Amino acid sequence: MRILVIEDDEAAAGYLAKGLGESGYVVDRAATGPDGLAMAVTESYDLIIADRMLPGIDGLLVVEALRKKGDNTPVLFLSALGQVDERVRGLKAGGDDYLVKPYAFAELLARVEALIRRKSGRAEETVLKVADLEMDLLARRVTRAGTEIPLQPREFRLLEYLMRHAGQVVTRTMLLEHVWDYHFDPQTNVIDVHVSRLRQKIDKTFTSPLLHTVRGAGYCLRAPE
Amino acid sequence: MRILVIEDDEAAAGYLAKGLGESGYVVDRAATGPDGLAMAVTESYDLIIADRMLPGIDGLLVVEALRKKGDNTPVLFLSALGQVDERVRGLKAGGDDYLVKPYAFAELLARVEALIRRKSGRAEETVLKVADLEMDLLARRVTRAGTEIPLQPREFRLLEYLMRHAGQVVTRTMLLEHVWDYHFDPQTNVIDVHVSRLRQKIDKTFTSPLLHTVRGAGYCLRAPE
DNA sequence: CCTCGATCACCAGGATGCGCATGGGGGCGA
DNA sequence: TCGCCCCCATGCGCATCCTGGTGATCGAGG
Repeated sequence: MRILVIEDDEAAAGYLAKGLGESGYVVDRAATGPDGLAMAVTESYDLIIADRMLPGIDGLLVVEALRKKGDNTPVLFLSALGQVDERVRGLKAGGDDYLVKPYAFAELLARVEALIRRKSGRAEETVLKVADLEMDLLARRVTRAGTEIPLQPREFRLLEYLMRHAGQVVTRTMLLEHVWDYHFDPQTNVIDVHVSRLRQKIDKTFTSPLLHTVRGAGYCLRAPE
Repeated sequence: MRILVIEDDEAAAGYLAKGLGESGYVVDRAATGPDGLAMAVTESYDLIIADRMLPGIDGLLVVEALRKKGDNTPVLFLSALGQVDERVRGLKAGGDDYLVKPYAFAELLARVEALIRRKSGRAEETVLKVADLEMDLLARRVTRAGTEIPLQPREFRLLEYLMRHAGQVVTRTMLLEHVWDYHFDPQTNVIDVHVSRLRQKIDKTFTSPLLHTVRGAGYCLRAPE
C-alpha cells in the first residue's frame, strides 16, 4: 500500500512518514503542491494525504487538478480548525475525508485504513451498536440514547472490546490481553477500576444497565430483553 | 445451513451438491456469474462456493460486486489456477478461502465448515443441550423451556459437567475431580448441597425431572423418554 | 411386613473472598 | 511546569460457598 504525503512542514511530514511506515505503508513525500501533483500523476498511489495550506497554493486545487485528469485516488485533507470550510466538508461524500489538526495518530490511522478499504470496495463496519448504545469508531464518539458520552482512551478500548463481544461473557484475562496488551496477571484491580468508571458513564444515568458482572467469570455487555 | 454453488460445469456442480447435501447442507446452484450474483443478493446464504472460471466472467467480479453491496457472506473460490499471485488476487477481492482443483472432498468440507463457523461469530460448540435444557457457554446463560435460569459459578460448572456427560452416571469422585478440583475426599456433603440447589433451579418448577440420583453410584442427567 | 442401617435431601448460620468505590501518587504529553 | 489520565491500594458490603445438623428415603434382612 503506497501513500503520498503532500506537506510543507518538514517535522509534520516526518512524523507522518514514520508512523505510517511503522504500520506497513510505503510513504512518498512532496513538499509543494506542484511537486505533489506531478508525483500523483506519474506514480500510482492508494491514498494521498494533503495539507490544506501549501506554499502558494491551496491543497484543494491540487486535488481538483487530479480529478480533472480522471484520477480518483482518495484524498485525506489535513487542515487547521479555521480552514475547514464547506468545500472540504463536502468532499467526504466523494470518497475523501478530512482531519482537523491537531489529531490523534490513532484516529488518522483509522481513517487512512477506512479510505483505503473503501476504495478497494470493501464494506466497512464503522459503527458498533448494542441496544441504544452506539460507538462510532472513526469519529471516536460514543452515544447512548442520543446523548454523547465522553470516554478516556482506555475506557474507549474497553467498551469497544465489550461491544465486539456483546452477549458473550468476557473474562478478565481476555480484557488484559486485548485491552491492556498484558500477557500476565498484573495482580491488581486495574480492570475493576476501569469497568467501574465505564459503568458510571454508560449505565449510571440510565434505567436499564447494559454492563453486567458475571461473578467468578467476568463481564458481559448485553441488551435487555 | 444454506450454500450457493456457482459453477458452470454440470458434473462438478452435481458432485458438490451431492456431497454437501449428504453433510446436511441445503445447496442451491447457479450456472453463470450473473445468475449467481442475482441469487446471492435475493436470498440469504451462509456460504458461497464459486468457480473462478465462469462463462464470460471471472468469479472474482461476482464477489467484488457482492462486497460493494455490503454483503459479507464468506466465499470459497475453486480454481484450476494454482499460481500464488492468483490466490492472492482472489483473497484481495474479498474471497475468504481458495481451493485448487483437483481437491479432496474432505478438504473442501473442512474449509466449508471453518468458514461457516468463522462467520457465525466464532461460535463453535458453545451450546450444550439436554431435552429442553440449554446452556450457552459463551454467554454463560442457562435456559429451560425458554426461561432463563440464573446459576452461581459452582452450579454452572456442575451443570456443565453433567451436561457433557448426559446419559452417563457421574460418580461423586468424578465431580470432586472436575468440578471442585479436589483430588481427595473432603468428607463433607458439599456435593449433595450443590446438587440439591441445582435441582431446585432446573427441576423444581418443571414437570419431568432431568437430574436423577443413582443410589450408591452417583447422579445422572438424562432426558425423559 | 416390619425394622434397622445407610444414604441422601434440605435448612440455616457463619466465614471467606470477590467485586465495587474512592482517593492519592506517578508518568507522560502539552 | 502544569494538567490529565492511568494505575494502585485500602476499606467496605454482600453474595457465595461451606459446615453441621436433622429429617426423609431407600434397601436388605429378619
